Amino acid sequence: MKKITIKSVAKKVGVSTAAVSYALSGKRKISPRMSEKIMKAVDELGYKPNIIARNLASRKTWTVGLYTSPTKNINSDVFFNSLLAGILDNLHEQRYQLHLYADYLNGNTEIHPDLSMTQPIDGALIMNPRINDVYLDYLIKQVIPFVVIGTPPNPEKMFYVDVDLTAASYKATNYLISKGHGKILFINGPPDYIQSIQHLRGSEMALRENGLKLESGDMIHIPMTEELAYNALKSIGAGLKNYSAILACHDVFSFGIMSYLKENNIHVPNDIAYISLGNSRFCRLYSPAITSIDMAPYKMGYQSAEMLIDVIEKRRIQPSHTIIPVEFVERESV
Amino acid sequence: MKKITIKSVAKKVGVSTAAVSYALSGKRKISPRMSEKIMKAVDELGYKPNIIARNLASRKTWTVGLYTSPTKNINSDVFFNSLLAGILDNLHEQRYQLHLYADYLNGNTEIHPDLSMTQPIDGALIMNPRINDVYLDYLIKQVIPFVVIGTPPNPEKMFYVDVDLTAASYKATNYLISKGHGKILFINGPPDYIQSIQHLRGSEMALRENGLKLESGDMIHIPMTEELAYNALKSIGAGLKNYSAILACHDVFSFGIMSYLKENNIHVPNDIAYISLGNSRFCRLYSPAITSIDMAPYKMGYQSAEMLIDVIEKRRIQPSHTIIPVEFVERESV
DNA sequence: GTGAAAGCGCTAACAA
DNA sequence: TTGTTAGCGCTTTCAC
Repeated sequence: MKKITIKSVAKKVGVSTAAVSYALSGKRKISPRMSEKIMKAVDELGYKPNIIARNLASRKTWTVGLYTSPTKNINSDVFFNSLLAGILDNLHEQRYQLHLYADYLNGNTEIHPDLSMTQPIDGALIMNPRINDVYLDYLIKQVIPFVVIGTPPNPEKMFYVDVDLTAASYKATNYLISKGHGKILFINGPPDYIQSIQHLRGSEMALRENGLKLESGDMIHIPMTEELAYNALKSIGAGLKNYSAILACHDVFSFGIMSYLKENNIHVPNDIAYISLGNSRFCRLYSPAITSIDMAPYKMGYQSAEMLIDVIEKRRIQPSHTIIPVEFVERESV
Repeated sequence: MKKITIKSVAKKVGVSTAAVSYALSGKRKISPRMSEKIMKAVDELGYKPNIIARNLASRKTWTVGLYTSPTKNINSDVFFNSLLAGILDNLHEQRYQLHLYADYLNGNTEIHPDLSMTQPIDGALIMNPRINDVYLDYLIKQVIPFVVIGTPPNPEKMFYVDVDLTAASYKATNYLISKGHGKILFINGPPDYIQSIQHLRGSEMALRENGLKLESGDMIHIPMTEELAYNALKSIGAGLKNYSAILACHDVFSFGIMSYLKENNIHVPNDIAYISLGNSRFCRLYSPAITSIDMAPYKMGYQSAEMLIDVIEKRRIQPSHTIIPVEFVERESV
């Protein structure tokens, strides 16, 4: 059984391969009569174009790469789901496809896939601002258009979309202050993360505007895991009594914090107030009174994909960015 | 600036393109002296092979496609995360890459991507047994190797990996019975899902062995969403008093159920026992006494990828499957 | 151990 | 409006 190529179709109809190609792509006017004959042959033979060959000849893959964090991390990160859903939805609308690249952990060191050996793509979406550097160099050198999800190290030079993290922590802090909380415990990410800095900035601003200030020990910087959030509270121990509210700067901390509070019978909001940046809805199983700020992961995904396709198709060079506003979620019904 | 191809390298060194190709792939013995010279030139020129051209010539893409459910569904499904992590980890070990295809919702109808127009792959992983049919036909016709994640409609003809769903509901039911629960409310998926049938079978078996039987109304079949689980309980209302335990056959139901219980101040395990198939750890924020069965999503992903690569590389024809045993999770620390 | 060259299957520039 | 054909960049057979 011979393979059915564009040639088979051309021969069967008695036209050139070009005619078939054009009939299929519509990139050139074809007489209706011929077009019809070609389509019929395509159907009868069950011809399917070879996408690789098409990619090679046209230098276009209709595929976008998503570079994400180590698999260990996406494992328990619901944020990732929504982000991915947003990306997929937009790409689908624009008739692009998605190729997924993840980093891997070898012991404690991250292994980044060798981009030059991966499937060719028309553009890339980069998820983790901190690890960017590895990919960024490559993408820039290879002149592959890309959009960073989150704020990159040198924002002025790049396309990126981010949620307004500074505003998020500003709002959250203000919210707590307005409820009468003067002493807030901040659980923040590692100090070398750009987002952590943004959170710090937002919170400090709100405090300052209210004549308060961040004392040493009020803001804890820890890696982004539940366990460490749990441990952090544990090591604060009785010192927690000094605080009337907790602000979790990242969703992943929530489960750890909640678990600690529950274990120690510390009630929200009676004993302590709690607010999280990121929609930790499951926390409401502990207390319905929990407020959070929706960090709009779906929108981030959707808009970053949109920006990327725009960059690709319009061949944009001039960096730009989108900052997505954040919103309160007072309480969410099922 | 001219593009650097294999020809550039060959010309620079003064050898044939074949020599460069072989030096890079190692598929043929090359004298060390020449190999060295070639590598040096590759380095100096910064030559990166064009993967599309390579794919075309070798008819191999080192890429696997994952066909998943509509984006709406992955949006809130943590199961998906672990599954994906497992797949990615295995593929990485085997030096394969992942291409992601999702279905889309247009109103209420699912839209499946036209596979013949998507990126070419060496094999496929299919996630949702119910929607399989659409893909299955195509994959079979195109002779693309694939592995189904979950139990397909006609298991004897396919490669698949699944967790032991029957055993899961059997064990869970038995567990409840052993705790003295004679009247159990089962929240199961739609009746036309293969998994739902397996759950039914497992539960019935356990009941029968204990001289009990499933009365009409004891097992509720609903689509896989939180909302509907919530609504289901709501419409049962006071009738819930007739049951001393709830068994959720799928993780997604948990949040809905928990929310209902909390809102109505029904306590676990004092008022009612609860067990879920799928590790709904956040439920423990409502009650630490909640037991669940780990449905091993990571393993499923990992093993399905493993099987697929095996099928691809060994060109297996004879269908086979792997059933992953399930385990209890009595309580999970943070 | 090495080179020449014929593909891989399609696109698109050029010619008619 | 249609056909011819030279690429796209690499792999691999065949000949030396």
